[in-house]
Amino acid sequence: MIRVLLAEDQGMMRGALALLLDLEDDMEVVAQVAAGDEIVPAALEHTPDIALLDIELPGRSGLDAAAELRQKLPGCAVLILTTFGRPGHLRRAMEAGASGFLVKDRPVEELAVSIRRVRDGERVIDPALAAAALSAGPNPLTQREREALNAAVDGATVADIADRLSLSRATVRNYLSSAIGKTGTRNRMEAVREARRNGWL
Amino acid sequence: MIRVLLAEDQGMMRGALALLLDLEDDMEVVAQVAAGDEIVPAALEHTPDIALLDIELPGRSGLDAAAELRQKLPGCAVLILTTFGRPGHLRRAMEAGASGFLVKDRPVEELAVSIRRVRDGERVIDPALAAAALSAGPNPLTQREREALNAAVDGATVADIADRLSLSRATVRNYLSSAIGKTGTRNRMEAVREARRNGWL
DNA sequence: GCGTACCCGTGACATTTGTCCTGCCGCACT
DNA sequence: AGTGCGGCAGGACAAATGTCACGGGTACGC
Repeated sequence: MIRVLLAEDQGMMRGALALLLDLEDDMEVVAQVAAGDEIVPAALEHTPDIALLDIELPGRSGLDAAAELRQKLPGCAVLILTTFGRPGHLRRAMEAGASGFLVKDRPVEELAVSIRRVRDGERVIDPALAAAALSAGPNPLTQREREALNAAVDGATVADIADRLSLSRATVRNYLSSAIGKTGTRNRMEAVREARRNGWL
Repeated sequence: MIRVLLAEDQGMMRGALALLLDLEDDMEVVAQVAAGDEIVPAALEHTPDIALLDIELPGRSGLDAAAELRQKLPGCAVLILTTFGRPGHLRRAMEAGASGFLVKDRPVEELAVSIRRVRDGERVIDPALAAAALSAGPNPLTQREREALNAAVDGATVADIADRLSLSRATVRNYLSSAIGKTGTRNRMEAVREARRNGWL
């Protein structure tokens, strides 16, 4: 019996996946959480064999939780299940010790299959995505550039960002300009989009 | 037997929902589509009793398709199933003749229940969302203001937008400025966010 | 007919944004 | 000891953005 922990914020998706996995006669969903910061506590309590984690979660990123989970509960394999196939996300997932990376676009049938393959020690990664991650190269943005871009997503002005990061406005503009240069874009919004697309944020 | 058409772009979600609905002994998924422009043709071919439509779809909006569907196949009720509870979307759904409006945040169990209630002629709407839609008032943006905002989402410059809409740059700036004023925001990005939040785009 | 709302445009203006150059500091690597 | 990189900041400048005041045109309702 494969014991599964399920982390997914959208109630309908979470419920549907849980029902489906419970239908498989060699699987059992032992814990369901909707927020990133509930993952590790729930895993420690229920000691699942496999953690099925979304990335975009309230409270804490699934990638973040995955890293801690691998440390505190090495017996539990991590399978990332996410909406977008961002090269940077795949890279970070592998660095965090994940055993697999699935995108929600694929048919449901693959899910149970992938879980079993992970249980058998295999790694499950979409070949096309793996190629994209290798060709895209590592994240070129520095910590501060990421923070500046992240603070700029919702239309904040330079002054807003400077306040939030406790920096000078000149410094913020330098970071943004640098990020725009590195992403090969024309303004901060394009830079945000490009960085997001690559999973650099 | 309730015959259901399912329109949802995310493969895993679509497959999971289809499996779940097929498990109900009074329901049958007779057609599945992944794009908005496949909805009407598929419905005309399979004549379902209920169309379960996502809003954000490639090719064509689910709301758009819903309006045509109600005209060409009045016997088929429309149930909108969407990620975000935007007041403007609810309003447009009602104007298009939808019988219900569900957000994907709710537990799966509600789905089958809602479908049966719609079949019985009831209307299914989250009360909190209905209140929000009423208090938000109608869409204040004109057609052109919407187009300008939509063209500005990905960081396009005024020149880009002007080219795409075949307008003068000065005109585009006026539309954007007007939209910024109507949304009570400080720049185009905040305006886009606010308009999106309300379902005005 | 008149008012109103939308469409489209121009010109002027202040502000914001993006770029480039300069400088200082600390840290790591050689 | 020197080099490079990242963090941090300031100044100067051109370009983009947002605002405002002003036109003209069409359509619709009263």
